[in-house]
Amino acid sequence: MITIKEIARQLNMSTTTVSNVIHGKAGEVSDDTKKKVEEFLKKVDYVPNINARNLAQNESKIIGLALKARADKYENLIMDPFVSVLIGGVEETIRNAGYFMMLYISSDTDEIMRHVSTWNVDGLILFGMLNDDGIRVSEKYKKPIVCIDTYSLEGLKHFTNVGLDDEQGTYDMIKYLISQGHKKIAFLSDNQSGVDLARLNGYKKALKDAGIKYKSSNFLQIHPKSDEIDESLAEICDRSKEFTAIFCVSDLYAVTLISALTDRGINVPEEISIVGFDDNMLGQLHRPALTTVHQDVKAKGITAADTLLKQLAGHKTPNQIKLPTHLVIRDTVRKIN
Amino acid sequence: MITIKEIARQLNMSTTTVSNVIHGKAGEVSDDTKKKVEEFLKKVDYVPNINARNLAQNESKIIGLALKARADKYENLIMDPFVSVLIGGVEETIRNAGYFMMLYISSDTDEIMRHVSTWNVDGLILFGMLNDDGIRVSEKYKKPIVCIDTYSLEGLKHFTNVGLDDEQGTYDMIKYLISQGHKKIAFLSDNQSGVDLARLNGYKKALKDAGIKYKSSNFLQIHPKSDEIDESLAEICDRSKEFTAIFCVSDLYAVTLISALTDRGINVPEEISIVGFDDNMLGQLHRPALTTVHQDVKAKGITAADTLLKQLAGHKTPNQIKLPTHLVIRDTVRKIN
DNA sequence: GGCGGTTACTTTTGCGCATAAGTTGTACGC
DNA sequence: GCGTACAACTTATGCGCAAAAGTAACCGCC
Repeated sequence: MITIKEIARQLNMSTTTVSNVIHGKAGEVSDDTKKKVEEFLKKVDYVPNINARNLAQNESKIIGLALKARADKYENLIMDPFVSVLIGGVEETIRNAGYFMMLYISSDTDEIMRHVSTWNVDGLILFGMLNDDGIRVSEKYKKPIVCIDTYSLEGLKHFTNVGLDDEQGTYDMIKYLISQGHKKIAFLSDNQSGVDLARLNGYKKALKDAGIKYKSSNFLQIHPKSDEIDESLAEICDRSKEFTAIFCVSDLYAVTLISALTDRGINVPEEISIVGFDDNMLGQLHRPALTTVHQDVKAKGITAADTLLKQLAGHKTPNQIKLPTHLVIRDTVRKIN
Repeated sequence: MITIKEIARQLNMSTTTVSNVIHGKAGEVSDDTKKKVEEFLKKVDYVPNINARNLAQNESKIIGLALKARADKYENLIMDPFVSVLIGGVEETIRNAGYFMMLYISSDTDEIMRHVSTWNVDGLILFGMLNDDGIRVSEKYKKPIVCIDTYSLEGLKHFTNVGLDDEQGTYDMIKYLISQGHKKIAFLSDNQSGVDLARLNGYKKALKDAGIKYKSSNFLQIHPKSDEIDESLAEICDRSKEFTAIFCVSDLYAVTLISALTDRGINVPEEISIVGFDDNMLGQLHRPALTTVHQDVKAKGITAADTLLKQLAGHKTPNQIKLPTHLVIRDTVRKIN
């Protein structure tokens, strides 16, 4: 790898002159010299040593993307197609802005922090973190942080959140189900916080607006860990006659549930309607095709990266960004009277 | 961030002494001093500045994972769940070995090379590359390269390949189909090179061993680009009566095909048997559940990373590693007479 | 009792870059 | 023709670290 020093030697000038050309410091280098250097740089395909540059500048040009892995049925979060699309969106945006991405997949925030300080990472995108994790990280790390789908009022004091209008998306879907004659609608999730809580609120609101009373027994708890999922699925299937429709917080859960129902001879949507949230491949390729709430995951990644880049450039950004959703009506909802 | 220099000043000793303790240079530091330094390091939570270290050492502790994005129906490769699992396996292995992972998603090998030389990346894992890309990269980049699923005799002169025994896996599946009474078996793929060629060879061999003649018209070409996929799917469905079974080179294609067939009122497996390759979520959650060839994608990522780490440590590794596969018999194959 | 060997350090150097500070040469005003 | 201003450079310094080279004290030994 050729260095500035070597280039300067060969061109018989000082390293500062070469450096000035590289950084386009106008008025400090004559046009003649500038041209000569630029041609030479191109000829030898000069690539700056980023370690040296970062050391001198005390920056890193690195943005960290930290994914908190969860041990569940699908081993960890990374297996959901959702995740890879998100990564793709972030990577593309960051790369186009001249930054580099480092990916950490870990449930250990201490480990992430060690990584981040080792590399002097300029900014951080957190995904899959619990609210507390985000706050913990932000206390140690004094640079911009953008979280994806990790919101709470407390968290927003510490970092920017990029998410969806989860409440509205769910509201729209429940309203649609009600318009199709459904009244006994269950809500299936694995927890009642963060994103899922927002969706639960949308669910409750839609019921309320339609004059249907919310019953806590209509919250169906799924346990995603591999040693528990079959049992929780069995319980839910056993209770399926209590409902005419089930809203699932993800397409993955929706399709998983439909499989479990199908295995028990319960037909979707004839005997029960099922809807999901995400609109990914899983539901698109399923037959009957899944009725779901669409979100643009790639846009989420891009928005998160963009927001972080803006912060790095010193611009103000809103501390809460909600991307829109829309309904995708397909074939897993039956109209009833 | 505290530096060695500052630590040395506070402890009233030289930076070399501190550095020696950090690197565990036995016999060069007295036990007393060692203890004193170690306690201080822990107290101030010292993290070395990796830019400085890399600059001094001319290494980077970075392993690059380059994914070649393909523009097709699902926008790009990254959307296949396959990819995120692979990334997960690589990341975990690398992290545990004290290395860091940088991810590039790009179809531009020049861009990747620029990135790699900027960061002085210690080793490279390539996935989704064509054989030529791998060779091109290896000509410029003089450090260890491991490719995943990119094999050919020419390529193996330049880099290590980690893949499957694709021929055997396909052979086993075709043999199974034949054992179920199938004779008119089609092979569906989007190309006839690399991995797909190996699978095609396994297909041909199994036919030959069973005394069935290979007909080139039984190679079903699918065009994955978004503006072509529906048309190619329609063609394939139209010809479906010519076959009793179709072997698809991926679960994604298998499930996509089943959806297309279902939409045309053609039932699987009653009217035609479909099998896939990969054994991912898509086929597992599908009903009827997909009969397929299982591969351990995470193991692939881990093996690729392990192999590269071994090479970085100066060990010899075989230049071709084939992971085993096994059949997963589920519900998309009908026994016929 | 001078010399080699060892222990436990310190001083110095350099990795490649950015930049502050210093040095020319020259045009211009008065 | 002298001071000033400015363009177009060069020299010197430091980022934080690793490691080569240097030093000083001490020990044993022929």
